Amino acid sequence: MPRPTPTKTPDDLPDIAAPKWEAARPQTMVDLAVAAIISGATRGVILPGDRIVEAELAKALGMSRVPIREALRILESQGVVTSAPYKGIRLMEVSHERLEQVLDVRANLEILAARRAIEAGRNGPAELARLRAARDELALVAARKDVYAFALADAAFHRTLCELGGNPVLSVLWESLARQVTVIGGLATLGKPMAEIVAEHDRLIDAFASGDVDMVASELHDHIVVFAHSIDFDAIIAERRKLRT
Amino acid sequence: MPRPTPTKTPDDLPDIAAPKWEAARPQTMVDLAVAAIISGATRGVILPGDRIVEAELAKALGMSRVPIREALRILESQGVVTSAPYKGIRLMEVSHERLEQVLDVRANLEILAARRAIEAGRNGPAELARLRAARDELALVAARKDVYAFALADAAFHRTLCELGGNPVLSVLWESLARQVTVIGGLATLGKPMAEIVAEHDRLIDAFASGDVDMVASELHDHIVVFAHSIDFDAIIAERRKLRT
DNA sequence: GGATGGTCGATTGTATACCATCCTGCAAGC
DNA sequence: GCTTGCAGGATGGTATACAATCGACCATCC
Repeated sequence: MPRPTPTKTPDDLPDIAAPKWEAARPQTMVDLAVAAIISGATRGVILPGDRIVEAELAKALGMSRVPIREALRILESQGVVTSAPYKGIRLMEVSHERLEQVLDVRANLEILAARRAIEAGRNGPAELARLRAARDELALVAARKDVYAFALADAAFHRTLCELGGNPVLSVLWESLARQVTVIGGLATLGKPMAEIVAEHDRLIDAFASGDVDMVASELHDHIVVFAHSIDFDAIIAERRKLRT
Repeated sequence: MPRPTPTKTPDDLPDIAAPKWEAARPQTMVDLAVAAIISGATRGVILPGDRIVEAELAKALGMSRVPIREALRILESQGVVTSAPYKGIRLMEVSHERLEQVLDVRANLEILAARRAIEAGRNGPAELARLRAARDELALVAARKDVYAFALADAAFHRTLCELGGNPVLSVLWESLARQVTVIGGLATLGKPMAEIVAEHDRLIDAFASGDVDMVASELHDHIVVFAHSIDFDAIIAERRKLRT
């Protein structure tokens, strides 16, 4: 066993508000497979509960079974797919209950992140600028009525909020939940106009800027819980099934 | 692509207080590898920052590289090991900061679980009995001064609390954090007598029984944050390094 | 001397072939 | 109708091979 390497990070707490270099991580087949599966799930190529066959996927993606298996393990430990030995792997089942569970935890993680950010004074101009930029992106795609991009932009906004919390552990967990929401919601036909959602983000930013944790919590809760109730699963599944042919 | 299977679970919300059958999941090599790595990490066979070489592990555990890699992917996505393509995989680095981040999130997850349990009225006699059983186990191993078993029993107690929340998504995330705590804390020489920690759990149970969410939150926070500060990393690492020879 | 560039072993990422085990669906038999 | 048994298919796993890459070492050159 080799000696441990210190791996000291000299730049441990730089200004979170302005990320800069970010070492380019080479794309491996595994990353590609993960992305492909997520993409397929959100676009309806595979529907919730569908079985995912390693060999098929390997052929479809032009790679061997090994990276596929690794990708599926990753997704399994993130709750995107479920598996039992010898019985195969299936895309996660979705249900209103499940969605509410995911969103309940997610909302609370975001509230915690916001609280820590405010406590640490990370709700100043620099941080607000990042949030506003995300909000503007949201408004932009809303104007274009691009539902898919809207979902991405929404995720980006909330991701930013989590990062401001300054707790990478929290961010990692959030990412896993966000992935599940993506799969569940996919290209969900939202229950209310996008403009209204943009407005909700505005209120959220205001609350965050004011440093009122309770108000942030309230806004977040409304924002997210309402989202949960605005989804009609049967319609979504039916639509995707048609899309797939 | 095959048709989706409903996979309806007829026993969807039985009494959480009394789990019974629990389909025996066959042990695969991957499960074994995961357990082995965790075990090795907590017992000091591998130290934080140590490189983990696939081939070595494969030989040591008597299996091929494939299941090893899958196990490592799982652990990576749970934050127990870190990896970069072609640069190998290392056991997570530990630091006080990291521990605090993990515990901050973990405490908040537990608080959320307790809140939901109380809201749902799942803090009655049946549920309290489960918690008290876990507490008694804790006292038992404390009397035997078995530090390792104590850590396990402590985890079991908090796991039970999470389960009472009735949100499996939350439980899964908690499990990932608990795993990290296990690796970080390992056989941590605790900063205070075990008897006192048992007493803290008693207070926690009382607060939970009373249904006072704020008090539960307060108890949990103290319990966990104090734990974080009672750890002397340098001592732990030094001790493990000696253990390894 | 220190920076630059190249070589080489070690390790990872991936492919391929193959096998044992287990699940699933279907048909025969009661 | 219900159970039993069987065949095909998928999964978990092994063994082996090879290309890509990293890291360390070494030679070179300014």
